[in-house]
Amino acid sequence: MPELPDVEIFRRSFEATSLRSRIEEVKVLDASLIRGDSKALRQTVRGQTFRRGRRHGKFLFGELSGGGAVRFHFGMTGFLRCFREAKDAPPHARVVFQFRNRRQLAFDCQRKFGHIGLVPDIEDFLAEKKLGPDALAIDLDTFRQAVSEKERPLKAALMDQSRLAGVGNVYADEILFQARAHPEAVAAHGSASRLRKLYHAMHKVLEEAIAAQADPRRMPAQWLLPHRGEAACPRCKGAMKRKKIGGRTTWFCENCQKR
DNA sequence: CTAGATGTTAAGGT
DNA sequence: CACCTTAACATCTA
Repeated sequence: MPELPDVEIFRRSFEATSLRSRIEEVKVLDASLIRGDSKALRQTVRGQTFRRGRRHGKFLFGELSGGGAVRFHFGMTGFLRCFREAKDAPPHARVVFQFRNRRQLAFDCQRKFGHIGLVPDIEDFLAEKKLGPDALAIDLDTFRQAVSEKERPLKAALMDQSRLAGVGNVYADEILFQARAHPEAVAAHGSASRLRKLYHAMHKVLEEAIAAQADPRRMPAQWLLPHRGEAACPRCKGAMKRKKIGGRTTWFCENCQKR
């Protein structure tokens, strides 16, 4: 489920396994995942090292020793896996970085909605993509502006990557649940204090999710995430409601989440 | 067999 | 033109 917390976990494991060893080869097993020229990516990256990992919203960047970076987006099913023996390669590896120290880093993507590309400059890339501030870096005032500028359901506002980068469908539901806010409430009509509550819920959810390794089984039982798809509200035990909002399946509790 | 699944984006409609 | 909604993308599972 690659939303901000998942990608942050990928970043940390990338930094723990894939820095400072010369990249000997980039195996492109499925070129359709490469944005831009696949050959240019291989040739540019070969012989360099990754200097560090950086995340913005749902994007991960592997900064290259010679400048620029490799960008990763995980779509709905993408993840990274470090391995040594071929038998340990993940089942849908699409691109594999092979390092001098014999480690290999696979980009696995079952549904192929993810992609990888070369970016000469990260800031330019973010501007070009029109990505908003990262959800963990945004300040309260900017958040208020971002979320309440337009007349639209809170759920849609939280997921708008051009105003707030990193929150996706599942975490938007969790944030709204914990802020006890209705997903169809319109932020532009709400009070400043409700927006502050939403902002703090967002921070708490994202940070605690990262602390739980983005693994729902490690998250508190009173959260929505470990119970997504279940009939009963983890808080009041009432009936959970399922509805398409902003084109995405939304789970919420009408008793706990008021407009 | 059909519907739906964490994301993004192009296309169509208002 | 701005805005919103839907379909499409590729693949697997319930």
